[in-house]
Amino acid sequence: MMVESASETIRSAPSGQNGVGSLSGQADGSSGAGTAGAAPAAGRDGSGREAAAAAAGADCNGEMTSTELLHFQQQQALQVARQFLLQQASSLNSPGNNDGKQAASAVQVPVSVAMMSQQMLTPQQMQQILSPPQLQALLQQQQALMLQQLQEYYKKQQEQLHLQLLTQQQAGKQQPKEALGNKQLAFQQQLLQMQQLQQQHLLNLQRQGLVSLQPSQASGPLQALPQAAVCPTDLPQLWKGEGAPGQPAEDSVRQEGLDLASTAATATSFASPPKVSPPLSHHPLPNGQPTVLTSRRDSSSHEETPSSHPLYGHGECKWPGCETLCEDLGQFIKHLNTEHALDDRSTAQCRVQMQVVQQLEIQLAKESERLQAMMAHLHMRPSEPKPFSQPLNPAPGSSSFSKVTVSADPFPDGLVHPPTSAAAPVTPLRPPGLGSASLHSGGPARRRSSDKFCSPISSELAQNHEFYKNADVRPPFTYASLIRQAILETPDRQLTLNEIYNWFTRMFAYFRRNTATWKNAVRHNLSLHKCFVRVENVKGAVWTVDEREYQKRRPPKMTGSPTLVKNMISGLSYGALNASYQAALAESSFPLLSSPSMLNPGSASSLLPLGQDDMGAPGEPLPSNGSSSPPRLSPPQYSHQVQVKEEPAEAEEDRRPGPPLGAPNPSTVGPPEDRDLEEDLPGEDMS
DNA sequence: GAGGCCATAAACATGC
DNA sequence: TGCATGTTTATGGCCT
Repeated sequence: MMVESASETIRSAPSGQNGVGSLSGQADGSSGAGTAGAAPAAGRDGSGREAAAAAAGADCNGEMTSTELLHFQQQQALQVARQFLLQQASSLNSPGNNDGKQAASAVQVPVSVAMMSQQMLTPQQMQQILSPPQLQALLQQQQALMLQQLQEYYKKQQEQLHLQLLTQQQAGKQQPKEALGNKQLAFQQQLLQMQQLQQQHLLNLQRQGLVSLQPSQASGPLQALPQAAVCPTDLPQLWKGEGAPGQPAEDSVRQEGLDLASTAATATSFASPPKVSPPLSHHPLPNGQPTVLTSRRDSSSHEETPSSHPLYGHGECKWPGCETLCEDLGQFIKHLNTEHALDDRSTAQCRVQMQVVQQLEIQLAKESERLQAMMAHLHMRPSEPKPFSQPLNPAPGSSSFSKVTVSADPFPDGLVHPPTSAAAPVTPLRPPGLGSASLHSGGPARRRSSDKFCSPISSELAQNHEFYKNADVRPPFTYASLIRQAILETPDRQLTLNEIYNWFTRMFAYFRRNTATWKNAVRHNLSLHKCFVRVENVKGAVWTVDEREYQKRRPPKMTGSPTLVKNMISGLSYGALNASYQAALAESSFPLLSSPSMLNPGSASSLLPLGQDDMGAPGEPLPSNGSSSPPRLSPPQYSHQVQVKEEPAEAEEDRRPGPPLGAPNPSTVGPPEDRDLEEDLPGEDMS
């Protein structure tokens, strides 16, 4: 048989080597599709046979790459597994065997013997032949041996690398440090790749049904692991023990590898709870957290930070779904070690968290891409230094926004660092000035300041419509502003309560939950504010906006004081308004602020319409947003909003402009966009 | 500290 | 009766 020759090569090569490779059973589905004699395609990039052969040869001179090694290991493992199963199959044919005996022999099968045999079975055949306990035992055996061998390989690689480093250093440091760092990075990447492949192989076993684990659970987070785990800032820590030969770095590396392996190992044992494989016993971490992310952190510092822990905050355990109260860090550590030790449950939770992180990363990538497109469309320079994220940390003086800006670090645990380059700003996840307090916050999230002075609701909605629509974040506007916006977006400036509800839920993902709360608030606002007028209409009671009252309820307080101006700027920035918008505002609004007609409360009130058709809207005479500089709309439009209570005005519809120019999403942003751009700033925000 | 604005909660009334 | 709608009151937080 063709495979035999290759198998011979494979068999003979590794056994005498450093013990690497033999039991990492590659049971990939693709390879499983082949017959017993077909060499499995080990790994992703290359023929398993060739890789194994190459690895076998390369390993002799210490030049084997991690990928090759993995291929080789997988090849070996599959051989062993097949051979073992062949033996099992033959023993099954003998009449005296029973299951218990098979299981016992499965556990007892010597790897060395198995390695010397030919592989003849596919994983499917294995599954058919063996009972679950046998498979479990086989897997555990494979994993245990694999872990040991991997550990040795890590050690060897580490020693080699250190030797190289020392050699290079002694050579007069001819190579710049960057080169060393690159080597380290490369090696780290190799290790991670190995871990990934290792996980992949284990998961492939799972995927084939050898053990019970959802493929979706298995594949997603683990594939993302290296990306998530490789934090450039963390890499040096892995190697900072360079002077002390290998110990910290090696430990770190080994821990990582073992962590991953142990994670997979325990994950594979979900179906039955056998004891974990021996290598896990010397897991140095206090809490046994299975993630690479945390384990590296822990291993680098080796002790919990005396004052904080990423899983500890506000006196409670931040482990997902735990929230156990801990008085101090010590108690928390105890709790962590007892309740969240390395076990199946913690591993599963960790996997879920991995998946969460991965989803967030995917979402971040998408949103970043969208932002780039938006910025490109708006002729903004993508490379300019994050116009949104910076304002998230307002100046200490901007007290008005200190509450809502909150932390600018969306990843307080520091475990996952999304790209923060200009190509991928983090702001799309929290655009319109939504601090973390606003995110998923059930409590009050007062956005009065931004609503009042800064952000024109319509323009911001236009800019961030998609975000609000999809992200479960509280819009930075008051209920009154939102209700008004909803009403003004309609052709006839009137909405039923239910339609207002629908607008809220349609426009904001946030309002798709806690409906009782916000609906009550909507009704409360409708009733409370005189600016909302209930009108009995043909289709029942509808609500309209009395712009005059709406403007009246905001007494002009803008005195042009530096504080207010500063707040306004902060709010605009904070409101995720882009640089161009801020610039436009600086051009348009500041002159207004300095304008006596705007700064004087009395004169400001004079701008308000008096309820007559010929009266302009409050902000109408004023240029609002310099950037958009919308075409001036005729004043009667505003007065009509008040009159609409009596007659819904067909003429209004006729005059209604088309899709707003500045609205990225004309389908959802209503026609009054342009007008609101005018009226919001001078009226709502600056009155 | 007072007053205003706002969010939230709740009680109550009314109509379908 | 249950629900939707509408009104009113109370409370607390935040800001000026």
